[in-house]
Amino acid sequence: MTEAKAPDSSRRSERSRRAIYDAALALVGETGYSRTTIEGIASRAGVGKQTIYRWWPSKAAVLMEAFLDLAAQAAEAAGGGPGDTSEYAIPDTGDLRSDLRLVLRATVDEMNSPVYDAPARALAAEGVIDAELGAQFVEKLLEPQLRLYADRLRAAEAAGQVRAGLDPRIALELFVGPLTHRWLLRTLPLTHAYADTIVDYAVDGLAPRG
Amino acid sequence: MTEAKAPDSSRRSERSRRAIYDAALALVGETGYSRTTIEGIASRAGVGKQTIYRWWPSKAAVLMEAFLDLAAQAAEAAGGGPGDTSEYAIPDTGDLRSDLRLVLRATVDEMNSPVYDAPARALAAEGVIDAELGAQFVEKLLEPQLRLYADRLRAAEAAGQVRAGLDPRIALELFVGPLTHRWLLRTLPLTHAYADTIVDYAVDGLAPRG
Amino acid sequence: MTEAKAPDSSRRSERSRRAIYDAALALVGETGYSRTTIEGIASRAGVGKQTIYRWWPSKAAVLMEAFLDLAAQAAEAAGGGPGDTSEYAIPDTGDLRSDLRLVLRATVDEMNSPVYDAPARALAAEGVIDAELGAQFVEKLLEPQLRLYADRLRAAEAAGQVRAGLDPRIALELFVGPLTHRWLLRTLPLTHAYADTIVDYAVDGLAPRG
Amino acid sequence: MTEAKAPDSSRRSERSRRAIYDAALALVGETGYSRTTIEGIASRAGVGKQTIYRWWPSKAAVLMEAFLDLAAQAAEAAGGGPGDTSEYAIPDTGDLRSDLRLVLRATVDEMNSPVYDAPARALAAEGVIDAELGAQFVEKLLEPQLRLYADRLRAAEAAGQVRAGLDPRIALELFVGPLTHRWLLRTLPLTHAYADTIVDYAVDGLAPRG
DNA sequence: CGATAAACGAGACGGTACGTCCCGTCTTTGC
DNA sequence: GCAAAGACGGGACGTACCGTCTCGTTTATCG
Repeated sequence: MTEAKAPDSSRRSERSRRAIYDAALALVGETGYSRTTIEGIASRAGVGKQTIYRWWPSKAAVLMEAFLDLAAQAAEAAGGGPGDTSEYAIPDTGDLRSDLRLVLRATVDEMNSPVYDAPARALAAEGVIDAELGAQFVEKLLEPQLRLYADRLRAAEAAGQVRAGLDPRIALELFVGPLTHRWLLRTLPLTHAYADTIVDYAVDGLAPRG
Repeated sequence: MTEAKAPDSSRRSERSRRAIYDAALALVGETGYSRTTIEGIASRAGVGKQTIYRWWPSKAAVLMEAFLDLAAQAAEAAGGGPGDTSEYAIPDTGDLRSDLRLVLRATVDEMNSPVYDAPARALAAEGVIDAELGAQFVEKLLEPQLRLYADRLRAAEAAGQVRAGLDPRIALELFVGPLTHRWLLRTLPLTHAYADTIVDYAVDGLAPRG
Repeated sequence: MTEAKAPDSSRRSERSRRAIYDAALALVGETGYSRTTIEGIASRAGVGKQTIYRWWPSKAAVLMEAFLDLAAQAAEAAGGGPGDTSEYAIPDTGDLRSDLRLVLRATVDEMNSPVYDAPARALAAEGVIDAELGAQFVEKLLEPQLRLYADRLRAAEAAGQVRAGLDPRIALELFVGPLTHRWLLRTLPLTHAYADTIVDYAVDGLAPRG
Repeated sequence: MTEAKAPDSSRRSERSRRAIYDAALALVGETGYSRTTIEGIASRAGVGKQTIYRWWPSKAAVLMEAFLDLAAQAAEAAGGGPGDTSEYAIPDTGDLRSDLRLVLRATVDEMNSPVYDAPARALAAEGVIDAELGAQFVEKLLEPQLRLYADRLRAAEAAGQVRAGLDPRIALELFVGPLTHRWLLRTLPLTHAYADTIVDYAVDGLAPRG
């Protein structure tokens, strides 16, 4: 038994989708997540409410897709083109410490950028409470990035830059955990210097045993 | 310059306050934060809505106080009595690694306990979006704990268990960052084994340089 | 210059309108006007509150329309059909006294009928305080009736049954004034005998001068 | 078994009573009856709410007493002194028509005076809906006046100015009914000319037959 | 003349209803 | 023939007052 009312996605209006993404991101940025309403998005996008309810199950889902689209667009603009993901791998110059510094500094910059901060924060918060949405957030946004860390750490292990037998899924959290902590909880400022220090402490912790 | 309409807190009904705390925590635990309403709390507590609005500015503020009260009660029950905070200091047996394991395992247990998880998660999420509430969350709930880590790390530095010149406010994030990350984002299970591994990696990273 | 947010009345739900009329009249009859609430009407009508606020500015306005509808329905049932107002003219048998007795007795019966009394009284009272509503009450409910009196009195003047030069807009108040006085203020019982006496005194007062 | 909590009226604060009267009349005049609240009266009078609830059962009762007090004060100022009611009798110059013109013109003036209009209208309206209050309104405010009309009409009957056997309780309504009608329902302006015409028509109606 | 009890101001309390904002569904209409 | 427009039943918001109930503080007899 299939879905009773599965909409025909081939007939979907691209123009409406774009307008909805733009409106959602703008409203979240301007007025905050909780004051952003589906009616508000529809109105700003010049779209009927039903057009939103037809394609997304919730406000959070709209924002999730809008943010993924934003990220994809940014990546396309930065990288070689659509679908090319090789560019995002963490560089491997042989110097683990400086490679990670580069990546963590970039992450800090992103977290400090208002364009990314507002929607990402809203999604993260919503995911903290709504486990299903949280799973999507992790899978679609976080996991791809974490995999890059794991890959780089495995390469480092092979090159003897970190101790053998190390669990890369845990090790990477020494880097992303502290940054995420400061970002979400705003305990202290998120700076390049902070990122560098985290890298220093963590890489030492993962170093081969003498 | 005082508030124009500050209610007289000496006339405040203790019975109502307790009932509101209980109702708020119960509802958040049972139905989740977003489905918890001020009307629902008032109704369950057998209290007029105005009694809530008179003393708290928002649903989040109610839950914050309720949770602080819960934590205070738990502390009082566990410790030697009210106001006695010495009990919460991280032990200093001379073995930093095992001292931290103990604390991080306890933290993992707390994060896995439904009684703490639901309200704490709700507050953390709300604080992620609302900076003012986030500041309160950090100041009243997180900061006291972080200070304990900083103290223990300073003692460790003095004892030569970690490298000299280390910044304790950053170093402690090697421990709490990863745990918080897994707790809030639910990337992978939060276990004692995980806590132990984090301690291992991080303590190595902070070890005196050879 | 049109209203900024005028709802589209062509999309209006006839079913809801009817249900609201019925609920409003029933509640006013059962519990009285001041204990009748918009929430109560909405609930009894199985309707959202907003559906009431969308189409009426106040409780009194709802009741006014409900009562007008009731009167229109009653008229339609009694008379030859919708829009036929000729039936309501005061009869002209040549005997002014008996013609007016007939009408005033019918008015007394109406004022004593619970179905009409409760809402009419509520509207009259509200109109006494709220001038705008009062104007509507007069224009839509009272004025049509007063015109019939004025017409009959003009015919009587032409037939020499009352003195020439008499002001019909004042003369009619000799009849409706006393009845309304007793109805609204409940000074003494409203009976057919009372109506007859009023007609006697008043017709004598308007009689041609000897 | 006596009343459980009858307050001791000998200890009653005269100052509070006066302040409450003033506040009630002022608020009804300024903002209208329905927007006048007991809290508002208490606040404006510098009085606790309980002081009002202790002595009056309802907002309408407060206003009733306040208005009676106002009328008593006005009477005292106008007449020879407190308790002297003889002054209010309708004059008997032997000319019924001109005696009544005098009184009805004075009544018209009162109805057109804002100071009397607002509270009297509010009380009348409330009395239209609340039968108990209406009875008080009639008994304390209206009835004394109506008795004066009845007395004058009886004197007129004795003097052969009106037909014998006339019912004064009905006859007086030919005068007060029309005036009250125009006052409460605002159908047409209330003027001296109107009062004169009513007197003319009505006195003719009551004239001796023959 | 000082004790004492009631009335007083103040206002917190459990409630009800207000009028508004959105929710998610359903219906109509205009392009 | 789709999608914008938006009316609908519903739920919660935050506010205003209701009438009741303490709180200290006058106040004003009586013991």
